[in-house]
Amino acid sequence: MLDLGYVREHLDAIEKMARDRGITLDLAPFREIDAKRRELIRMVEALKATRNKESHAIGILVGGAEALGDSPDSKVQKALAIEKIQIMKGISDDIKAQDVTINDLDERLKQFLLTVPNIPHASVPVGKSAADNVEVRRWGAPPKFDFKPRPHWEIGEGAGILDFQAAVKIAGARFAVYKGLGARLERALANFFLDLHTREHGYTEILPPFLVNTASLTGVGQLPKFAADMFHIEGTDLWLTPTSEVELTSLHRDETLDADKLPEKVCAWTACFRSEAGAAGKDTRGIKRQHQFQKVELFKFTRPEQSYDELELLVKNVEVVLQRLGLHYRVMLLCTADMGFASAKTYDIEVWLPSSGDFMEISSCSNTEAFQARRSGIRCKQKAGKSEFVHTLNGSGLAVGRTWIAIAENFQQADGSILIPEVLRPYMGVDRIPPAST
RNA sequence: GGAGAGGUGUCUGAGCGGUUGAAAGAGCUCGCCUCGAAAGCGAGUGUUGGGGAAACCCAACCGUGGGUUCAAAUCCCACCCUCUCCGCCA
Repeated sequence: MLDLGYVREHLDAIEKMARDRGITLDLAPFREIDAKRRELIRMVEALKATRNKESHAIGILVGGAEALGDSPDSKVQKALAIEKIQIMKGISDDIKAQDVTINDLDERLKQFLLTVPNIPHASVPVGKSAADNVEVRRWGAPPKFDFKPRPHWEIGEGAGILDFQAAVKIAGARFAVYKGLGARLERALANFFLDLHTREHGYTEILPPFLVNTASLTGVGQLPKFAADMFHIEGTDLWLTPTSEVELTSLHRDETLDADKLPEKVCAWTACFRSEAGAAGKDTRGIKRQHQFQKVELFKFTRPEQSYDELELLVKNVEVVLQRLGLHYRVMLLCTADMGFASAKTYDIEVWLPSSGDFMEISSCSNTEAFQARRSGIRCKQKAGKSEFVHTLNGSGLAVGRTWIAIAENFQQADGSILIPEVLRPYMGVDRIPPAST
């Protein structure tokens, strides 16, 4: 959410943002509601000031009359109080009526602000689609095969480590059952990621709830706009988390942090759940796009002035994972049209996939600046200074299921086996997954 | 799920219809004192919104949301959360 005062004073910047992001945003209602609201606030607050003064005076009169007992003076004071009460009744009714109107305007203003996306940072390229994203760098090289590399679902089913039929029985489409060394590979990856980030990169491991409430989702910007993309638990205020970015942001919701202790770096392994509404027919084969997947998320609470340096460091932390695994990847700077709702600047890390001969998104690292912090009420304060909103950063480090795909495809052998990268072997206990492992 | 207790400022904790944004204590900041420190003394110490060039003024906020009243931290209703006991349970 953007700051109300900022929006009011920078309508031109908001318009530019909408153009750059390729969305339509009607600002006319905003101008009207905002002006009306301020006018009414001025009026009602004057009335309230009167009410406070007069109520106080009535209190003194009533108290005085009681102290005077049954004397004539007491009667005079009582009469005066009653007269004032009569007048105040009218004013009080006016206040109530105006408060109702103001609350309605407040609500409409808030709803509007909740649907306005973040303003892209100046360093973000303006573009019309994903085609305008800018490649920043790439690492490694595509592996060479003397046979036609197969897609991961063929490798997985061939080796007996993925079972989609069983998943359909259990839950339905867009789910997968991992078996044997396939399940162990998933677990090995998650452990490797967590160990690397906690032991070498200084992140604190968090294991949060996988179910989150409406307030948490609103804080990161998932709600109210993206309700259709999530699973909601009927009859409750709980949703299945779409990303642990939600939980990690809410770790400090409505708190003021000590600025000297920032940046605070946390990471979490969680399952993530997405309804994938609107993705019908897209990536239906394999495990690329599932209703449930695992992700190790990196997250930082930073002071405003350090957030862009921290974003670069965050991306580096993610790259190390792919380098250790020996996977060819590239770093893309997303253009204005391809960025997420809450983000001011996003790098995607894309891993090479031999079966398609193309790169696949495996991590997304964003600086949301104060956008989420403002919605979530997360501030920081220097000892003597004023409190200000922190900046929040998030990045996948990495998406476990998609890394599983990358391992299977890049390290597949002609006989259908999968070679396990050196760094994963301690976690796997084997150096390869055989062609028919079950 | 059943029964009870409770949610007040950075913290402890008072107030339970009328000079209460909120006693008292602690903490913190600044100043005085001191060679320095402690103690002591003095002042300050929340957030949000509205107005203002500013100083500053006004309004709202005592778990959340409603209600009663001229007036609510204080009374009423609903919900949320914490604690204790019972039941159930991985």
